[in-house]
Amino acid sequence: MSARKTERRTQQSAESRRRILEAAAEIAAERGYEGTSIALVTQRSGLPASSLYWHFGSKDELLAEVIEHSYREWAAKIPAWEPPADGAGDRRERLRSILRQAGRAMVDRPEFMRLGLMLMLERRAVEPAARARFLALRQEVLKAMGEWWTAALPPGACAARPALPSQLARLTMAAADGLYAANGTDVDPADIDGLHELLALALDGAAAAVERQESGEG
Amino acid sequence: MSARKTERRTQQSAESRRRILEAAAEIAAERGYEGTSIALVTQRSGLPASSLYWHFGSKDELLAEVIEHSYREWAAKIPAWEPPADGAGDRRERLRSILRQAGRAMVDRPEFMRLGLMLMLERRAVEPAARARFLALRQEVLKAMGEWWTAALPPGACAARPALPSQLARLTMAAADGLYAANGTDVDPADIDGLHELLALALDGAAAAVERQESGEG
DNA sequence: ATTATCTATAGATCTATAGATAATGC
DNA sequence: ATTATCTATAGATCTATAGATAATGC
Repeated sequence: MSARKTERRTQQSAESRRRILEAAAEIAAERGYEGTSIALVTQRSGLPASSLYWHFGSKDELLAEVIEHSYREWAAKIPAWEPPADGAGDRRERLRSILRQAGRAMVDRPEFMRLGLMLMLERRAVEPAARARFLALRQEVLKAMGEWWTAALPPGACAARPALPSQLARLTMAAADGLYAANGTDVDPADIDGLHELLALALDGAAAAVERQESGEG
Repeated sequence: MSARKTERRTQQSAESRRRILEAAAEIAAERGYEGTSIALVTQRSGLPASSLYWHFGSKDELLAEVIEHSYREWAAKIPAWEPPADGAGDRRERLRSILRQAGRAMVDRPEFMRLGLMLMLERRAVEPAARARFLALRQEVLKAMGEWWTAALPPGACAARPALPSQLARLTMAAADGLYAANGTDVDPADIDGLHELLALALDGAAAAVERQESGEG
């Protein structure tokens, strides 16, 4: 009984924390870092400002947690950028397949991306914690994508041009970011899948062209 | 003498306007829409808030003018997305050449892009004028890029797949946006040129792959 | 009379905290 | 004693404007 009550209170506290995070995430995606006022978060979460400060200490730390929490939720449900098992079918077909999957994950439009990209574009003299957190997470993703490209490319191409996997990873991510930003403004959401298909074709074409260059020269 | 004084006063006024625009552009690129406070603009421009309101009427209108003015300055000095003259060399070589140029223009990092992309990512219930202005300018650019792709692709490919030029334009722009955002954070500015080269290779590869598909099916 | 700037401030909103209160642990 | 919430507010900062002043036009 005491244990159950403790549990209930712990749950209650965790639930409050979650509600604040969720409200803040929504508002930040709509209005950006500075536009996310404490007053708006208290209104949408139903909890007073003092609870917010009790749980998170500051607005900056709250938004850093928004990024982290939203990223972890998203990362848990997408296919990892794991190097494909050797010999499991045609390389180019596997490449397009995983790029298509990655594209689909982007179409989920995780809300941390919206705030994260806005912060990434900023150039403040003192960097908000939320921005640093977002950039650190991107580094993780870029690293995984780079390793994936290293495994996906034929060994010759990488030996001749060691920077290639990292370049392809950065280009993949840049295009995905750009499509995310354009989704719903320049670009009809219904067209996003097709554009990711085209992106897969493009990256595959770039990899093939570099391979041809290298084998031609080597 | 009277004419000269008038001219001087007119110049003085235009100069004040320009100083406010420039200060606001700098601050907006650093801190975003909401982070651009009137107080910061008056400090950096040296002109009082009332001058700012006299010239621009509101903060929103000021930032819309920042976008417009900065875009016009940038657009004036980059190569236009004009359809290439027929028969002027190898199609793929021309394609890479113009993409390289476009990439170089992006490397100039026009500051309106920074604020514009931040605003594009926002999802406010009431859209700021600055955002609408930015999206309208992008439409112009996208249209020009689409026409350019229509001219650059062989007629057969477009006939078989009419959406292709527009898709390639959107993908080109998305990748350029993503590289702009990554420049200086994930991506060393020294590497940006190489990534634009790789992007040109990729887009060319995608166009070629679609051509092969269409001619194979048609 | 018109244009552009100045000083000063209204009134709203911002982040953050103080201190009381309630629920549970020991 | 600890954890989490409540109400209330301090003090800074925000956008915008009122009304005086200066420079020039007519």
